[in-house]
Amino acid sequence: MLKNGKSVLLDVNSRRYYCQVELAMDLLGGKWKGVILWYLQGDTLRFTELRKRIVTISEKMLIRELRELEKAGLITRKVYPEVPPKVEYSLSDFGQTLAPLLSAVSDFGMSYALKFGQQVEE
Amino acid sequence: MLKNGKSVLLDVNSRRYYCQVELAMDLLGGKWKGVILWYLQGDTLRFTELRKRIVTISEKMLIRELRELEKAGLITRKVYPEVPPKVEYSLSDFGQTLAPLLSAVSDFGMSYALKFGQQVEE
DNA sequence: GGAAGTACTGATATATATGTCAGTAGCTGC
DNA sequence: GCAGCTACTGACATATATATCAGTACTTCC
Repeated sequence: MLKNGKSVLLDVNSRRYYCQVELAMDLLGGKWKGVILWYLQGDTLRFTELRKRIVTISEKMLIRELRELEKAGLITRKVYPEVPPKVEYSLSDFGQTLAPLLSAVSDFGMSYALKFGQQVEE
Repeated sequence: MLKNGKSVLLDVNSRRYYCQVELAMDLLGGKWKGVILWYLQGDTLRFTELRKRIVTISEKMLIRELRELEKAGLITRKVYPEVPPKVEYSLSDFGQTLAPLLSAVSDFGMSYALKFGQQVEE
């Protein structure tokens, strides 16, 4: 809410949000988007490389999430005209501005795990 | 992945995560948790006050999310033995450590809206 | 005695997210 | 000519998240 008691509305891609946090969580939420962005930080990765790093994701979901992140302007997809196919994913310039967010998320996850969880190596 | 090629597993509340970002997003994800935490930053709010601020949330969801955030140790619930009931919600000490995360999320949402959206006042 | 206020609960419905499985194109190497 | 590689696609099933609606307890105030 603003000082005058009115609410700020954000219209983005035909969706309406009442708060910038709502918008951000809609873009980054879900089970995998954060993880994908995290692995793409500072790295350019091929589809298969991403799949190997994100152990438990299904190919189906990985593709879908990559498409959505691309549509949102956060990542870039580069196709090489080769056989077998080669496609590289990386953060877009705008996606790079996620750096502080991603490291805050990572820090939080880590300190939560240290506080409440057990850590196991396999 | 660690340097030795092994993956770090996190066991938290009987759930297994392969990455701290995955854990964090599981705790904070969904449509409302981020917004709730955002409004509780620096404020202690009653149930009804929260509901008024988060215009479009249903009571059902607000209660459920508050319960989960409490269970996760991120917020504190204080009940006053009065009639009509009075219950106050605020960030726990640990929840306060979300400050940098929340402001990064808010900043990102704002800059995304400025870049791709229209802003409307109602 | 009846309405109003607060913080809920529960049943049920719907929507969205995620998973599983099978299959494909085009080239390479055997 | 057949398997293998890569980055996918589509049909379908299931799980989870979210919404809608009705109702409740206890007190105060009129």
